[in-house]
Amino acid sequence: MNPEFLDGLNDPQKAAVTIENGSALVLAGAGSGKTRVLTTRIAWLLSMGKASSQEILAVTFTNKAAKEMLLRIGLMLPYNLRSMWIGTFHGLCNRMLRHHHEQAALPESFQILDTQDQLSFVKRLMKNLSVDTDKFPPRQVQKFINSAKEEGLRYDSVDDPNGFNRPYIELYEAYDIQCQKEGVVDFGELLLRTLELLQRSESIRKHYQSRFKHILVDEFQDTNSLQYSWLKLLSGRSTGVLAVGDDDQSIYAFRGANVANMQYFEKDFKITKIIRLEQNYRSHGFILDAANSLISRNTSRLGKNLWTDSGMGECIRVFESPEDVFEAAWVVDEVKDFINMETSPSDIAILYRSNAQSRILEHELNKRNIDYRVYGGLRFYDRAEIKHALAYLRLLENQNDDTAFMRIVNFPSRKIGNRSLEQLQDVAKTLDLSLFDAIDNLEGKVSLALSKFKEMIEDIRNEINFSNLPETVDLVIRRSGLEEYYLSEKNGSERLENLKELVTASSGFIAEEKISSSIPSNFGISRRSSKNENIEPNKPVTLVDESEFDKNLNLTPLAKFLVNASLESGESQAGAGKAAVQLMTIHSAKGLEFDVVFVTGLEEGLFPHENSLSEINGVEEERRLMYVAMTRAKKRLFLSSAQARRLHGQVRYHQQSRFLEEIPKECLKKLSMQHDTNLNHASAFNGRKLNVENQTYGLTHNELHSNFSSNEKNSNNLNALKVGQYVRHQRFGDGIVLALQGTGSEASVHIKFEQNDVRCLSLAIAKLEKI
DNA sequence: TACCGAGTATTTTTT
DNA sequence: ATACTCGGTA
Repeated sequence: MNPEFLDGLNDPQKAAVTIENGSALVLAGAGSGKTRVLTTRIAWLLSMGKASSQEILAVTFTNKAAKEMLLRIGLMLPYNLRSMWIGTFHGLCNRMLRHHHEQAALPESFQILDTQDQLSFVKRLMKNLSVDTDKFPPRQVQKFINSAKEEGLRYDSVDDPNGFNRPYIELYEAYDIQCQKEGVVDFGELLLRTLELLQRSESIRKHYQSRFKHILVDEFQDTNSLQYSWLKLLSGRSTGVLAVGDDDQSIYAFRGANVANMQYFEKDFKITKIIRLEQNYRSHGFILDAANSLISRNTSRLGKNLWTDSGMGECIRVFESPEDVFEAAWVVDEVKDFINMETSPSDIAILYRSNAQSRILEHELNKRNIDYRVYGGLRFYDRAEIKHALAYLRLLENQNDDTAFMRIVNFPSRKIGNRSLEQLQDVAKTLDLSLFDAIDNLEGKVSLALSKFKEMIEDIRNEINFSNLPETVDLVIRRSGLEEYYLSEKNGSERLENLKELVTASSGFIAEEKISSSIPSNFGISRRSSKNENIEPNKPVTLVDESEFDKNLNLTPLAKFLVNASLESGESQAGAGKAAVQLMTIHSAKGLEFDVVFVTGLEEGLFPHENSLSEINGVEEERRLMYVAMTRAKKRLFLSSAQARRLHGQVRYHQQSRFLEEIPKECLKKLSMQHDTNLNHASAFNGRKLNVENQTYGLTHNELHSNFSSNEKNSNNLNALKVGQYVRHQRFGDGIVLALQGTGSEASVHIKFEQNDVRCLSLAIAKLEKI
């Protein structure tokens, strides 16, 4: 008897859901029902009695994906799913390490360094060791450490054939020692430490291997070598691993993701037949054709071709704007049209390559009173004031946390300057103490301000003995001086609001904890936990019912809250739930779908990003990113670019992205600004009539605007020139315009000539001919 | 010794 | 635009 949720699945989907034994690799194209396959398989396993909820491990990359999975399984089955191990790689490793913290040589309440913390950690370490930060930029060191960990390498196993890495390796060693002293771990350490734990302890390994009968991996193409080894180690003889992925959507190579894992998986897990999901249920024909055609330019692919039976739909609209502000105006104008035509704002997404691009779009949306929601960017827990408050809390929880100490020792200002802190660091280093503990060993008057600080922290610690978590958070905000500080700051009110929000978040956290730990662990149909309990009667590791998992930890609510804050860096932002236009980077759009999608900033240098041009296979990864962007769209897709864009406070000029060339013309409909303005978009440009031929570039913002309203200025040949225009120079030959700058007699133009050199020529002098 | 202002470098994407 | 460093001043 197959449960009804198999109905409506196509054949390959059904095959993936009902694999009986062994492992499988599912090559799931964009929009081919990947999540549905994963969740239906879990529901199928449970309801058919093939596995109990405790025998299933499902791993994703983002908290969002994990939550989505839980939600969808919850819709199919009325069980308590909390006991199931569904989570991110980092979340699950965190869970294991807490559980086996002794064997992993970690304090029970170890805290997690995020990327920012890690960088300041590295800086502090290097200063302590007097390493020249000009020769070895902290960022490089951080990257070195992280990539080593991503490959599963400790400092003593990093390859160093020519001795070039020696200083980095030494720093890596010192870094790990210091982390251990302070009782903190970074993201990579979570995974590496868990892997080593599994490698080292046969009993723990065997325990998990026999426990997890089914492992399901989402976005398998994004796994790095460390995660792959972890999966291999976790799966025992009788474990079936279902890996679902799409090599065309591999967009995280920059952080160590290794698509080759798909090939390794085929071999290591003895996959006889790859299941291909090629029917796309998401996008209309034009969108799919365009995406297929684009991605076919990539050389290394496992190969598949998506098809749909939902009709061709509308052409993709392409809009080239002279300036970023007009691009934004055009996008928002179109958005407004859709909203007027009763498209829900939440079905509309505006995507961009990098977070910095969101600002201008937000501005325009604000101006036109359209609700929107920005994902990513500065997350709640990344805000400075929140990090400050959390640092106080972290120091209270663990006084060895030097990162937290340094962050707040003089914030708000307590007249503790660099000199005092250097002395403190010296003492701490000599006596091998944490900074906090070293305060008592300081001599002379320098120690006064520091002693007072220490006293304050200890006072707070005494006080919070009698308060619950929200009270603690509130108390810290007041007693630390943060409240006072932000009250007196000009822009402090918003920050104060955020701090209040943190108190609210903490009480929400407590409430959630209470609810989930009060649910009895009863899984109805196929509970088979008794079987597990006998696996290793003589071994110290015993299976703990997951609903009891948290109870078995001695973590204070504060410690739990802090872990939660660093692991889920504030996915839930204010304004959720409301119908709002969705703004996000393409990376964070992966896995999502929308009726209407705008991909903005399609410019060479921006997308593909200039940094990618010098990386091996960089452009291919960018192309996959474009593929991901395009395949988010169900019904309508819009692509836009701007010739001039303000970036890092400067105006930069770009040509259109090569990706636009790589889409078949038949799928596209190109719009020009003039065309649009004259039709129905005049409003976006404040009623100004724009004539594309008369535009001038390279002017300052204000000049540009004044020129738009009155186009009589600039009668020189700057008028006729445009970025990307081919020109001929008597002496230098043919070239292409890269940028224009200045006005009047000051006007100059950057041209790249055929001999490959770029020259800056004065327009008043140089005779240029358009070709 | 601390603070303030000027000058300089910096930015892809995320757990 | 923003974060961070450096040097001069209080």
